[in-house]
Amino acid sequence: MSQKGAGIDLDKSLGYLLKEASSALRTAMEEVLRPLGMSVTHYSCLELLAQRPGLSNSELARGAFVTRQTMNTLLQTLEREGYVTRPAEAAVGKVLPARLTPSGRRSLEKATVAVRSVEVRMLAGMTEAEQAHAFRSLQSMISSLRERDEDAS
Amino acid sequence: MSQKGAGIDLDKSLGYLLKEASSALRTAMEEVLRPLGMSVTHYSCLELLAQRPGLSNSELARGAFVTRQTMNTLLQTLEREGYVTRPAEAAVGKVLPARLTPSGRRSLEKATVAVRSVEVRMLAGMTEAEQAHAFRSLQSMISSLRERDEDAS
DNA sequence: TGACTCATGTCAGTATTCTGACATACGCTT
DNA sequence: AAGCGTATGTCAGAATACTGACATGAGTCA
Repeated sequence: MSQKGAGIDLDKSLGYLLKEASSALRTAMEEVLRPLGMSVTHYSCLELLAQRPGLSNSELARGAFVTRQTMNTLLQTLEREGYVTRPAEAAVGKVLPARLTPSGRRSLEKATVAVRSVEVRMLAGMTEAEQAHAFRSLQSMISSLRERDEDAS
Repeated sequence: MSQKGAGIDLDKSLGYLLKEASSALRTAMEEVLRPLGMSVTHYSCLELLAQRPGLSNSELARGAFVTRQTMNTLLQTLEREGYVTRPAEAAVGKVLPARLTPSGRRSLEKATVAVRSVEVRMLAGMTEAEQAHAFRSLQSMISSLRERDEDAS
């Protein structure tokens, strides 16, 4: 197990563990969403729209951590299937605010319950204080990672 | 940038924050690896092999959180490019233990330095104790998420 | 021994996401 | 008014990862 010299010790790397946790969460979400015929990105888009009605394609993309092209493709599908509506043309600029249809809202309800159960399971065994601590740690990591990105651009 | 109206769980969801952190980490890694002509999966495979020489295709896949088919394709590329070697046939069973070539080891060195700098940046602003705490929290989440998966199978 | 289960390596096809490119629209500066 | 930089929506093609399927080898159990 222990290796000669250099390298990042994966067993002790917070970065690796972060990826592992994220992967486990995604897998668990996929499992509960599959019976509902919904993918994680699919769900993310709907949940975002439920909480922030009128979000544009680009804003949804940022919220779901995909490119705006990917989100656009997804939105077109969701629109065709009747879960989401967008005005035919922009009232101002090019921005097309998207909204859930009643059908979309209904479809989301079951998914939200399923996803919430996953999150509850994930946090089982952690106290409120531990959760709060983890929350702050993750926020710290995110802002530290982003600091330099913004300089670079 | 902050939300305008309706009550929002996303801003308080550890699951969402986990995804956000993981996404930020991946983006940061892609940025430093791109100049080296290396993708994150690419790097993960090499780093895994450096630390655990002789890992099989399937084991590498699990360690990099991709399917074994995906890892197989990657390994074939890395083999063709001379970074990795595998025996033509298995000594026992079907398992083909993979190893880094000197060229692969050399290529990995720069990448490791780059990735380490990202991890250091990510952890800047956190004390040792906080890092240890975060480590345990992530481990807890992972094991909680996996518990049920194993039952299901 | 033979049947069964499980894990592996790999080929093929599908799906998903990304990068590149373009036209447009807004805001700011000159 | 005109130019410039930035952001958006969208089309098209490329890259990447996935699911399905198959043959093979090891281990288990009767």
